Amino acid sequence: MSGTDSKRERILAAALDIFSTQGFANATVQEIAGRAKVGKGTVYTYFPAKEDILTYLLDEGLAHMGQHIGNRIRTVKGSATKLQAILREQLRYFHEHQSLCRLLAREAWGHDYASDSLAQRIRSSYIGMLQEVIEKGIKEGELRALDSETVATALYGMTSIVALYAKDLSCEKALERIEMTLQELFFGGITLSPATMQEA
Amino acid sequence: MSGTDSKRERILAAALDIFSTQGFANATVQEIAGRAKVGKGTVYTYFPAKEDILTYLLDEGLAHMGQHIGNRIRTVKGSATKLQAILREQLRYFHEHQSLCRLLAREAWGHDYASDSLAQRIRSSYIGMLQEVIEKGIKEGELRALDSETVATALYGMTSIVALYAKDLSCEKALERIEMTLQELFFGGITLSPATMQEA
Amino acid sequence: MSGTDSKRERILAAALDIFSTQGFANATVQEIAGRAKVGKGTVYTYFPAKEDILTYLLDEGLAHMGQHIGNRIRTVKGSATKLQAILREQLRYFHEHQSLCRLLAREAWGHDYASDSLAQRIRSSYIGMLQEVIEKGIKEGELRALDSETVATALYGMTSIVALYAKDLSCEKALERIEMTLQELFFGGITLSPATMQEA
Amino acid sequence: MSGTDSKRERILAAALDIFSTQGFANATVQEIAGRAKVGKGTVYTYFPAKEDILTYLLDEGLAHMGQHIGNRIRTVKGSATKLQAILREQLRYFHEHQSLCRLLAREAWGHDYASDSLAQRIRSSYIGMLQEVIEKGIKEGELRALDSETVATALYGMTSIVALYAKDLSCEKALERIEMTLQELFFGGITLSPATMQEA
DNA sequence: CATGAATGAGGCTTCATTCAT
DNA sequence: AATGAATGAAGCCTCATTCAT
Repeated sequence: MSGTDSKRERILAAALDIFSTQGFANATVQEIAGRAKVGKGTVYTYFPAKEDILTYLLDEGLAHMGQHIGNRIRTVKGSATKLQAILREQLRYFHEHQSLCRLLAREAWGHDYASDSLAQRIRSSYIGMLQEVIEKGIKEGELRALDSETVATALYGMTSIVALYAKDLSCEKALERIEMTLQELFFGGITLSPATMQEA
Repeated sequence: MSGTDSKRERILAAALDIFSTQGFANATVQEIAGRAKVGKGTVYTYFPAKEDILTYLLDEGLAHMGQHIGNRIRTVKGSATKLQAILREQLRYFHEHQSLCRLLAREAWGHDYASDSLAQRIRSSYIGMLQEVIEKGIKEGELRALDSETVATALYGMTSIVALYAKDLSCEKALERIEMTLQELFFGGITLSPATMQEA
Repeated sequence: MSGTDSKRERILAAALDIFSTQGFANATVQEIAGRAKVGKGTVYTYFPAKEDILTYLLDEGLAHMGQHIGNRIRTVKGSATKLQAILREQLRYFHEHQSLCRLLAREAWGHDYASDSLAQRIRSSYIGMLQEVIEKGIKEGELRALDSETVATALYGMTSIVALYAKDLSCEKALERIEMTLQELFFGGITLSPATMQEA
Repeated sequence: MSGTDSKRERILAAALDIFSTQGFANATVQEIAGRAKVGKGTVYTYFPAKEDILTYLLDEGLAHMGQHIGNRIRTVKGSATKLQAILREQLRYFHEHQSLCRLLAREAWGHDYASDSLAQRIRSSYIGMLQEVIEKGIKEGELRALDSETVATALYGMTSIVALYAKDLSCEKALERIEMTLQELFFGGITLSPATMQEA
């Protein structure tokens, strides 16, 4: 689990670190190479251009996130329960991968003219999945008949922004509390429903 | 509000346009000056540096948004109703000021090393306000006792991301439908509560 | 005649010097700027790219040479006499513009893939002119009926290579002697004529 | 002439191809190795540096050309006839070795500061030979008493430039016609000598 | 005030060369 | 002997900023 620490991996890790903190445009290849402990030229042995590192990180990150969360919820039955699991896993994932989360937030909106492609891809590849779960839940009568696309986007926005802002409260306790709050909010709403309220 | 519509305003408008579409780092002062129909040197008559235009836009934008929404909800009574108004106004504001919204999303996360300041400022100046309203609502028994900071952040995240992703669905109809969905979700939750639920 | 020593002219002069001695590829923009006494960036105010300086020099040089020689021979009557004048002027021109001559010799053969364009242009714009004069001379019975294109090219090759190799013998005397030799050779041939001469 | 056709020869052939079409400076060792079907490192087993390949090619080429032409004219008697043979063989050689011809044209004029050496070497090793033949011819009364150095250089310039420009007319027919033209021109001159002249 | 020509620091990228295998 | 991964020096070009007009 540590032998694959090849140069390529080191470059990617370094780039992720730097891109996510300083932004793609402010990062220099020199710095990436330095942190990865390789020569500047070596970066170009593995990636044709600086931009390609970013593209790779975003693609890979998105795919990894999708797979990771997908795996975690595969066995969960019931749409509501599944959504619950998704919210939890997504929040955790973003929390554990702050860098990716920051990268997605920062660079999603077109770093190269006409490349809203990333936003598009997030929508299609990830939000699309959420939407399906929600629609299934609605059809099966487990969830309210709200516009699924909007709800899915809202869920994504909620968790990502909260995860980003929660970076200060990085102790585990806080995360659990935050998750509970979001679950309550997302499933039950903020209103104090006169009678009862639904469970987590 | 009188005659200062000239150069300074034009520069700011041009910069907002360009920063929000291409990102701060990819924008050139040349291009800003060009779109503002002023000479490149003139930009420096009004702003000490390129970065200061961004700073000003973010500060101003944040303040304007706060004031705008503040004005709209001042007369609204009741915490829940107030929150409802906030959600509506926020969504509309972001929708009408896509550029600012994109700018906040893009540049919030530290465009210069020490400046998580922006995220901080958003939190303190805007999310703080939301938080207060929510806490008041909880105290007054109108809202559920959830962690107010998390809820406020979630509300902010929800609306901003939805507004950003909704740029395609830019017809008014869509916006109303989206707002309704978010209201339902935020106040009532996604779960199909057996009992009741409130309308927008 | 000295006031037009603008930055642009200085850059061109510097580039011509350097390109012709070191070759285009070995020249650095830094060095050009240095010799032109301008900042490195200034070069790019006047030319979009290093390559464009070369292109401009070659185009301009070719045009200038054509005009210069054209002017000198305009009033000369008779094809043979005209050719004589051309040979003289061309040799002198190359001798006085060694740099351009070297540039033409060095960079004519495709410095950018597929751009035999320069060789083509030399052929069409300059050698073409020679060819016409020769053909006219043949038609009028002043010159022998040889293949005009080959003769024109040979004339061009003769003068340019001799001018290049003659750079050591740069005293005026030598040049006159060289010219005379070429005139004799080109018009009369190397064979000791009246009496005998051999067949091909 | 036996088994050494392998790597070293392949590298030289590849380099000649590439240098002559793209120029020395634009060629990469990578590309040379690729075309020679050897590893990049292997090139350095045979040559200390990229530049040395060029040097070798030029030296070798010059020597080979000298020998080749030398062989062909060894048995020819009479200075004029010998010169005739030289012109023919030189033209043919350049035509068949376009690559070398281009290389000589491109890189002769100082690819490295102190190396007018190549031009010098061409002059001494090759043009020198022509000069001797011419001088002998003059002494023996077969040729006109023109400046032999200039004539030799002119002959060299004539044939090389014509050969280069003739690359389009690469059919054998054309070559013969070109050769004949040059022979007529060089030996008889362009002037229509009132008395006699030879036919095509 | 307004302007844009001038500048040079700084970034991305290429590529000759080395060296461990 | 043969290889190609690794490297960093070096070059082209961009662009924020200045300043003389």
